[in-house]
Amino acid sequence: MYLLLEIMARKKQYQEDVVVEKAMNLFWRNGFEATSMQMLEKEMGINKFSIYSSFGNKHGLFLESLKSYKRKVNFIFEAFKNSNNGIEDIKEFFYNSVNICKEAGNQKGCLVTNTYNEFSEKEDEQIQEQMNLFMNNLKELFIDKLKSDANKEEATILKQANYLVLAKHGLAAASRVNSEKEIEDYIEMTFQNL
Amino acid sequence: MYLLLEIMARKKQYQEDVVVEKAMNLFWRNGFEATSMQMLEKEMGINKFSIYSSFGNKHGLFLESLKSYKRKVNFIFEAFKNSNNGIEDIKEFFYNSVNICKEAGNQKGCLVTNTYNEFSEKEDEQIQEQMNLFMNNLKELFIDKLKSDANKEEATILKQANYLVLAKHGLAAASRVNSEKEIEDYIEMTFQNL
DNA sequence: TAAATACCTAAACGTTTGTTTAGTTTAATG
DNA sequence: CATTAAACTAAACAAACGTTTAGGTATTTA
Repeated sequence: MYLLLEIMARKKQYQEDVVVEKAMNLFWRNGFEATSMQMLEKEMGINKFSIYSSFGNKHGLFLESLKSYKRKVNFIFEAFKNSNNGIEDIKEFFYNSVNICKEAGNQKGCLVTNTYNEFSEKEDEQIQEQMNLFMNNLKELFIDKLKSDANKEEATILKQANYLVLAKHGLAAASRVNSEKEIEDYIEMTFQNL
Repeated sequence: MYLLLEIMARKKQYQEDVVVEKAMNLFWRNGFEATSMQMLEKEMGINKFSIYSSFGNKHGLFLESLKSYKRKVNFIFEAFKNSNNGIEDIKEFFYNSVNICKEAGNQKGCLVTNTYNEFSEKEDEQIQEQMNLFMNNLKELFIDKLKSDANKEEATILKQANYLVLAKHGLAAASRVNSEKEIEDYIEMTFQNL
């Protein structure tokens, strides 16, 4: 009776983090609603039963996909934190973000921004929490960088940080429909205002 | 036999442009996919049969809703065209746009931008055509205004017009999740260097 | 008032949705 | 090698989707 937990009968034939990343790519391209379990089965290469036993339901799988996305883009944030060129780092961050948005020729935008838009009218606490976490974190990072200019007042810093978050938001949306040249012009002009 | 077309048996108990506006508001709030025929029936106050006989199908109703949206926001464009304060007019246009986006306390964004996002991955010629029409028209209007400054070079004008279209795009997305104060700061900063 | 026909109600259509369940296969343990 | 339990396959589930159809109602014209 008590030993049951220790008995391994058969190992999973897939790694959860591997199939989650595949699911994430599908959600990224199509959004939550427009991605069906049938599509997920095919893309992930495992059966519906396996999906449900590993992630509970579609919603749980989506939450795990968001985490997978964060892991995927984490290297940008690391590079961002480890550099010390002030505002220039933020611009670099913007360019890196756009490159991810246009990954592999697809115009998928940013999964977080897409999710923000798709869920903004719904009331989903778990998703909202993930979103707020992401956005607040981003804002804090911008504030830190802006503080490297000692001449700036606190109020100016907050205003500029907010400006940058919105610009990033808009950029992610624009990256789905605009050309590379248009995006580049947009970024350059955005930073002329700082 | 030949007179059948002239005989009016019973008049419609609804006006098409009236129920379309109601449908438009629902699409505006929820997007195309997330709005079901059941919801539309309830909101429009007419039966499914009536919807199908008037608009063909859900897609046809959505296209009519887009046109209804254009009629609704048209007064902003008229005010924009009839004023002669150059760049200041564009800023005014941005503020007016945001006010519509936040209509009645709801944070619905801009129907065109929302649609742009929802349909960007699909291949829907009719929708794409409507979108491009709207966006190109907007860009042309911006270009006209920017030309009122005779000192500006042609290349600068094009670059700035493009910048403004993307900013408008981002603003519409941001208006769904950001506060009025944040939006205002964002607009002011956007126009700082034009 | 009677005939004609467009409109409306309401039920049903076939798919597809997310989710569950029963039955089979696989592999680790005693 | 037999036992055991987890992981697999595949079929079925109810509910909701967009769409269609049949039958009753209402109103205009002659």
